[in-house]
Amino acid sequence: MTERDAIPAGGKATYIAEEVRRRIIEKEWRQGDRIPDETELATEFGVARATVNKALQLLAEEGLLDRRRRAGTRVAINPVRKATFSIPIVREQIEAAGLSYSHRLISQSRSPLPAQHAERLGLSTGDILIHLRAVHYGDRQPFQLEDRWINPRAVPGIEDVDFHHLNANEWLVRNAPYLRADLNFSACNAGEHDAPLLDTKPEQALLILNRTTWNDVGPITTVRLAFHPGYTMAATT
Amino acid sequence: MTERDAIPAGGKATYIAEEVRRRIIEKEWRQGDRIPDETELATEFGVARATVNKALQLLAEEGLLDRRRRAGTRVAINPVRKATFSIPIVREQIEAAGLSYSHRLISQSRSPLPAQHAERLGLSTGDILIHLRAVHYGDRQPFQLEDRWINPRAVPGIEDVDFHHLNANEWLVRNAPYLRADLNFSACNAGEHDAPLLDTKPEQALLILNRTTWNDVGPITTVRLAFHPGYTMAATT
DNA sequence: TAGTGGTCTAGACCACCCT
DNA sequence: GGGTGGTCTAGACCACTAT
Repeated sequence: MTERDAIPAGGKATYIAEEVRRRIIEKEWRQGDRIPDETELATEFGVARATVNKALQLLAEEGLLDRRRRAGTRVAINPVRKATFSIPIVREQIEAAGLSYSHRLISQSRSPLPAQHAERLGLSTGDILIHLRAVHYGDRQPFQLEDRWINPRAVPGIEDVDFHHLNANEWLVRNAPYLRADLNFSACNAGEHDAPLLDTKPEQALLILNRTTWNDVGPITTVRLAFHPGYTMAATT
Repeated sequence: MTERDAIPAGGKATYIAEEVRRRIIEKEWRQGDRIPDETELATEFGVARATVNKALQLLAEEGLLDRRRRAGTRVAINPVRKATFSIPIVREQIEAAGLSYSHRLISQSRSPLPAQHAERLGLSTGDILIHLRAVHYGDRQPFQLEDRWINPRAVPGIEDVDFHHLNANEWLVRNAPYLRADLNFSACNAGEHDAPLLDTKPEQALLILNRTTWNDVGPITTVRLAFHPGYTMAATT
């Protein structure tokens, strides 16, 4: 860490991570190369080994480095980079876009679980769950169509909630922290049933997000979110 | 860390993170509550403060905790949870599914950049880039349609590559590490032009992934991937 | 077996920002 | 001003695995 180096914005570990990243981008260290071990880098940068360790672990999580005990650290040959996106509360997402939020509950009932969901949830077909359908609006335009099943055994108190005025997404986020979640994206045509709810044509392509959460008791909820036509979901790296 | 506790799988920090997560899930600590500070938890668990710090930073990244100097650590009121997915090499993705990979280059040319991409890339309309279109197959079934623009100024050597037998995705992953990437998902109808390439109907809904990468020179590549009908992209949390 | 990363400790100092 | 988290250090021991 020589005098002329810029002051590290996020501390020395961040600075070292940036410097190592730069050496990889600029091909000073090439795909597959072994890089100096932690002790050597600690000496080079004039820091403790733990600091180098933190920096390199960060880059390994990003997928840029492969690290193995005894074998050392190498620049990844096929860097499998990762992207993350946050799962916002619908209302906050809509309001963040400067629109006024509203929602409409289409149905709320206790219903037997269809087979298509039972396996994924690890429950039995016909178990009684709470089934909700709702549309979320931004400035009165349909934004998202929600089709949700909630397992009351995993969420005590849910039976008494009326979702006409409170949105299920928000209630669950605040009251049912989860241990594990599954999430996937797909696309499907709106169809006769959903198209009118999103104010579009039946053949319109829609982005679909399916999400299921579990806590220590069992599955909490599974939800299918269909976004309005043209919606894009952004991720960061 | 009492004797009867299970041996922490990933070390003490992991154990502490799991225990804190459990206390939140089971409502011992509720949304908005202030939790004990690092020093107290270090005493309780019989570890150094740095170990507690590591555990709590992990949970803060997950979105379960809000941490602020002086104000302490609180259970997040609206836990904004994050999901991560990895961006695989198409060939590896197809082979991992047990299918045999092949691809077909539809076109490779040096072309003026259309306006729709210019702004996103920070280049000028009409700049000469390399334009590729290709289809990737698994067991001879169309898997993914790729429409890619590559900026040769950011990737020296690209001009000489013939992508008839080498796939661009793989070449770029190995030769053009990036500093920053943008990524988003959307859905669109296949259309007259793309439908035959994916062996489907023009109105079929397709999952679209758009991705753009940059290095220190400038934009490297922007690509639009259209997946075959029914494809789902899974993320983990 | 020996070299490498993984993790932890005890202590220190600092940055931030609530009160 | 003072309490909290953020980061670093020097050292230690351990886990894994290439050779």
